Amino acid sequence: MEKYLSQLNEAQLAPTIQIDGPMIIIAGAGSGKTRVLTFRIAYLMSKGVDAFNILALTFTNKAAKEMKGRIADIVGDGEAKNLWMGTFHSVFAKILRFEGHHLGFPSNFTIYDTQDSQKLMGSIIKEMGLDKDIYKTKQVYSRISSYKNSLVTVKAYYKNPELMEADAMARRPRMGEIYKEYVERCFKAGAMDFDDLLLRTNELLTRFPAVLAQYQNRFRYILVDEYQDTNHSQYLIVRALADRFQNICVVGDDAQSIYAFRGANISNILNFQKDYDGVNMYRLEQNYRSTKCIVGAANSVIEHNKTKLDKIVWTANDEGEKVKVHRALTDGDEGRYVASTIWETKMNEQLHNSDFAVLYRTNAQSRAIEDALRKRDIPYRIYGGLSFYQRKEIKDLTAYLRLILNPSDEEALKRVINYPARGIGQTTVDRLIVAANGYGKTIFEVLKNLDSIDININGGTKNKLRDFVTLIESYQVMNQTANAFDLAEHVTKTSGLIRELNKDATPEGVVKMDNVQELLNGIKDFVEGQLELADAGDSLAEFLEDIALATDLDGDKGDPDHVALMTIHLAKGLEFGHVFIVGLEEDLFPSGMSMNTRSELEEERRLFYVALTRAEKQAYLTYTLSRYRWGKLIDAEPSRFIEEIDEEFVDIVTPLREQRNPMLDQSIFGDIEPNRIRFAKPKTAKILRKESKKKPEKFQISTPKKMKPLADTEEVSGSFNTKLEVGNTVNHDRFGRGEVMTIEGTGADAKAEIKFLNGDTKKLLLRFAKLEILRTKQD
DNA sequence: ACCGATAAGCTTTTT
DNA sequence: GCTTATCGGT
Repeated sequence: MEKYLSQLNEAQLAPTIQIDGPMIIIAGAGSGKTRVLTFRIAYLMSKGVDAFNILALTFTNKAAKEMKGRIADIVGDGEAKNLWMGTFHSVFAKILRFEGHHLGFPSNFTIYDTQDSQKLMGSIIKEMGLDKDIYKTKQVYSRISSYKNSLVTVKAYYKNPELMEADAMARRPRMGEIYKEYVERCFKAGAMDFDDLLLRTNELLTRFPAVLAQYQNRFRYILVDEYQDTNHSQYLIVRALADRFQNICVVGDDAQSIYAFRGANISNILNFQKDYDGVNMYRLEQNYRSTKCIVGAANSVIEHNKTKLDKIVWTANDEGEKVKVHRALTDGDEGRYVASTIWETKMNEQLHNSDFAVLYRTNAQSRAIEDALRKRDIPYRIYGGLSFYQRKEIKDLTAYLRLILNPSDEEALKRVINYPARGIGQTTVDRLIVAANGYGKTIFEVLKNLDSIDININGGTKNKLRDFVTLIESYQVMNQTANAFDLAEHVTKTSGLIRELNKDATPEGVVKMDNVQELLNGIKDFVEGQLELADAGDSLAEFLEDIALATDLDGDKGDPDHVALMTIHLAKGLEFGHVFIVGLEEDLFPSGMSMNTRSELEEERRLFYVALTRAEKQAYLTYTLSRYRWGKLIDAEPSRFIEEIDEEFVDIVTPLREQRNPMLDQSIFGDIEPNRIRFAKPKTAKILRKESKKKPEKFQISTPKKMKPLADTEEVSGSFNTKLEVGNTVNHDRFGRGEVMTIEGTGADAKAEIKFLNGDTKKLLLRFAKLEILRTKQD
């Protein structure tokens, strides 16, 4: 242990070796907080603290896994195994499996993901006969989610006139009823949504003092990472558990709080010292990650925030290169700049793809970057977005598995009762729901008792429903003896899922099939991994829980040498040699939806701070003059954040005059000097309405030659498809191969009629369609 | 009940 | 631009 402690600096050592009592570590970006946390846990164990008595809460499962691995390296596998480490959601889901019966939940409760929750709310709104344009599912969902995160139960809601009035003002006076019905339906379905995992844990710990005492006694040492991102519900859980022994260590950085939008409360960290007696506060201010320029740039940005703790992050590292700012014409151009810069830097400095990351504000921005990297043959991976487990084909299969385990699971049942199609339509399902609600039973119970229940369903349909019940029950029998993999494979084959997917021979259909296969492989790996564990429980249940709480960051498959593409939120806690932060434009970053209040804007600024501090050696910022959004070309103005960086740390590179598009120069820069940039004052970008149709034409078709020196890739978008001729064989990402039948129109309006191999004939706008010419007539 | 065509929504971030 | 929901026809 001594050997490890000697690797720490003074500031890091002090919190590492404080064993008892409450403490807070304010850790600047890149200051080695993960190292302090891991060493501290190892140190506790070396001083005789039982691993069973330690609880460490992290932000992602990946972080937990990594930390556990590093601790195992120090104290040995056997010891580290007993540590309880994971995200709030996964740790308390496990506890609720044991203790949920106190609250009336079965141990095999389902975890509803956002999709499930929203579908359920949607159907409740419909059942209540409310106007779906006023009661928008997403808004209702986020409203209810925020109630839950602030511990406002249905009861508490009805006692809170302010909340009720706010909803009434928003023309949604029946929110309370929806909330009540939603909670009841989840309860009946034996399901908890993400927020319930925390809310119900709170309920458990408050209503059952014996249970609370048991876990207080067990978790004598509690560590919480990323404390600035905890919400009220999480805060209360931690406080309840730590109350007895007060051995609580929280780590965080107020400057990196970026989850207020989902209820994270920055005052949790700001007020920690008031919550416990005799708090020791430690500060880690030396940054080991980044160059002086990057640290300086980041510091100068965060200076603009009012709400923050005093902290001076500094570094002894080299000066490094200044932060480079690049202006691009469009999002496509921005992508090409990123790709060519990566290409050149990689060559000049002998770097790997994995030394680079591209960070953006919204997932939608990934496409342009992707296209450019693909053209350059640079391997990349997109993190986040629609995760594997949220894809339709995967959810279909897991819905069967969920239903086997928990037949009350309403969302799972609705998903598979007629998929693959077995002649049970919407009308039938609606009647089943009405009957279930009327009798106070679950839908599955209604299905099992069709004869003794008064329901308007004809005999033929009743038979189909009985067949469905028999099918599910046969799976349930199998589940008692077979392992999760054998069962899942059996389900795929016998439910008709395979047959359904086989029908679809399009490229996307094949991908779906591959995905299902990948899921089966995943289950197999999981089952085999569990064989090694002595205390392995119900493998199917555990697998389903894992995937419900999995994040896309977990499990990094494929070629590890790739450029990473992700949102800034996802990048928190990670580091890369060279980081591109793209789309630094007003209305995008800061987001147009978050610049109305000071606190929202400050959160955006912290987000920018997080992005900058991911870089070790070099940060690049890019913005465009116009960008496609919602299929329209929209004028953009540089983000205010660019000018907030102290000028001694930035290098604003602007393209030469000849390479710029004169039309755009006029509209945005007027007659200002070419090397001076006019920065945006807080105001939103204007949407080009009438011009939007014309601009892309002039912009992409008629000026590619002038732009050539700037766009140093082979293809300038737009010029590509003008080579298209009747008779060409082409490939389309979505429709597959096809033959060009006719071409009509010119320039931006050029269309081609293409007969695809799957029999479809489609007319596509060449301006947008991504067609790859496979063969020309002459060949 | 199923299929295709049309329309609406979308793009703020996630456990 | 894309993806999903809805509508209308069979």
